[in-house]
Amino acid sequence: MTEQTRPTKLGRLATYADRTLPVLREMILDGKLPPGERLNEVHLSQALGISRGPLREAINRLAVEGLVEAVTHRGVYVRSFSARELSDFYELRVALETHAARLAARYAPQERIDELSHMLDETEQAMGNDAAGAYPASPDFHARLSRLAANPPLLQSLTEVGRKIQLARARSAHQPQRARVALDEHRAITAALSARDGEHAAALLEAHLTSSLNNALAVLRAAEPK
Amino acid sequence: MTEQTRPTKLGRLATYADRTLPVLREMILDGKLPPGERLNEVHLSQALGISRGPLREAINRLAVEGLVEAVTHRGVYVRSFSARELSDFYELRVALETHAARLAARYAPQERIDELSHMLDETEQAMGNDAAGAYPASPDFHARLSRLAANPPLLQSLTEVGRKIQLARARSAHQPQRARVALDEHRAITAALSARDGEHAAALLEAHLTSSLNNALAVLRAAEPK
DNA sequence: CCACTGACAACTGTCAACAGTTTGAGCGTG
DNA sequence: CACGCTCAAACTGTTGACAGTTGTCAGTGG
Repeated sequence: MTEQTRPTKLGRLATYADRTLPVLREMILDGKLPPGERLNEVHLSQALGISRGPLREAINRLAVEGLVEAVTHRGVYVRSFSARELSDFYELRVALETHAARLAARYAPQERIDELSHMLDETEQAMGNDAAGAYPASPDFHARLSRLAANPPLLQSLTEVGRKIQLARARSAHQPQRARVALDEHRAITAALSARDGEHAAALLEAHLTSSLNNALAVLRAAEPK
Repeated sequence: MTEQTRPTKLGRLATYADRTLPVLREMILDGKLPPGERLNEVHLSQALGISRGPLREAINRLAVEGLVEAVTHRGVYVRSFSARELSDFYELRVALETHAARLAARYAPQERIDELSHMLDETEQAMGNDAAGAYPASPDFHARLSRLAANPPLLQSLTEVGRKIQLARARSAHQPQRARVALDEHRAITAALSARDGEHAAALLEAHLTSSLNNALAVLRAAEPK
């Protein structure tokens, strides 16, 4: 029984600010608060049923995470990223994730890598029929891969840059025709890990992320020619 | 004329919270607020001459940055890192900084790399006499190197992990006898950049950071045998 | 002597009101 | 008609007070 809207009395563990942060983050990443949108403290606090204090704390944390931008005396806005910034984010992600792959190739227990393979098997089976279907499990693959590095700070940084990328890509839905290609690339990366060839895994991963970036950039430019 | 303590009236640009954040950060990194210390909101706000609201905002941002840990209804404490966490931080820094070096080798203009060399020349000249002196410009070298990647998000991540490392190393002063060795390693890295050999620069940098970590770990274990 | 209970003090989380700034509409003027 | 000025509404930054929780310590009973 997991309630989430306790009218007046505070729940036992988490504080209002703690609980509001993920709500706001999801509103932004879901597009309910699109890039450029202003976050009105009064309206939002009333909508969420809390006062401005805890709301401001949650918003502040979002600002540190880089999802919103606070301008003194003028309000906070959902960040809107340029193509250049999206590229920078991907480059940062390459730095982190390729290193995670190298670490995983060296230190991850074999059974964890096998789990990755099994997950890809299941995904392939699930999508097998409609070959041009989506690939919703792709972020999950990258998250599990990053976890194999067994380095919490590294994983944390990857999570944060991942959110910024998600926001930057906003409405550029992933093209379904890349699903099959992406799956194959994930397989190759996993195979390299299994062979304990970190450099090869890193190279494959970098190529994989680069084509993902190019895909996103193409969609972006198509949406906004200038 | 840069005033910093405006008694009552708010300065034009920055807000109290904005100005308090760097003050608190410096207090922590300077050791005035040592690891494990509790940050009492009432006392701190009185000492800083502001009310609890802005102070809480500044503290919240520090929590997101990972320098303090907030425990609900129990206060926030300056974080105290284990040797394992310090290693993780260094590994993360390796991921970021080696990639920055690779990017710099590919894209940085030659004159920027030359500036690095000149800086090393001046440092050597300044320390030349007392060969066992300190090497205070070392962080500056790493900062400039990271800036050559021309990737603001990457630089930002490096800055944040750098602060955590600084806090984790707390009282483990850098051993001066490593100054000469470190300077030589910096020279080698710069030379590799100049030769546009990104892989070599990355390898040298990783070795450099690894010995820095080992040095810090040795000092830590000497201070706290168990 | 130790474990337990209950009340008190200190502190954090939250709220509502106040103060200063920005923005934009309305109005007058060149 | 365009431009600048004035002023009020809206909103953010800040403050002080209130509410709920945690930790402590004296007092009691085993």
